[in-house]
Amino acid sequence: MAKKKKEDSLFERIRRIVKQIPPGKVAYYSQVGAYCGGCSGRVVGFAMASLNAEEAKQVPWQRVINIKGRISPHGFGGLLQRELLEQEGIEFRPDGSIDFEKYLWDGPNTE
DNA sequence: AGTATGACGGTTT
DNA sequence: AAAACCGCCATAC
Repeated sequence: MAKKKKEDSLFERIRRIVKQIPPGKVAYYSQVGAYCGGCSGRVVGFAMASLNAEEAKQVPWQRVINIKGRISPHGFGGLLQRELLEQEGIEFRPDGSIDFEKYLWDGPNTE
């Protein structure tokens, strides 16, 4: 195995992590970033934003939220994402936040 | 090569 | 408590 071309930039690596999030669970950007090698949550969000329609069907980007347990204030899919999460079995609080104690993803290997 | 940005996060005002 | 600001780090132009 010679020098392998590292096409798996953080970008793809992040996708791989997100794909490992089980249904009914959520993870925040910084968390995924930590699993992808310690990149900042911003890079994770950037990777999610770069997902194509096809990849969006492969990557549960909807399960990735901010550390506040809420949908990002930037307002991308907003309502849509919340709706998808509810279909996953995740319950939202009256203030629109998710109970991390109950839905936070344990990790890529500790499911 | 440099500048701008972005689905974040934490600190400061 | 809410808003503004800076810092992080990779992609886009």
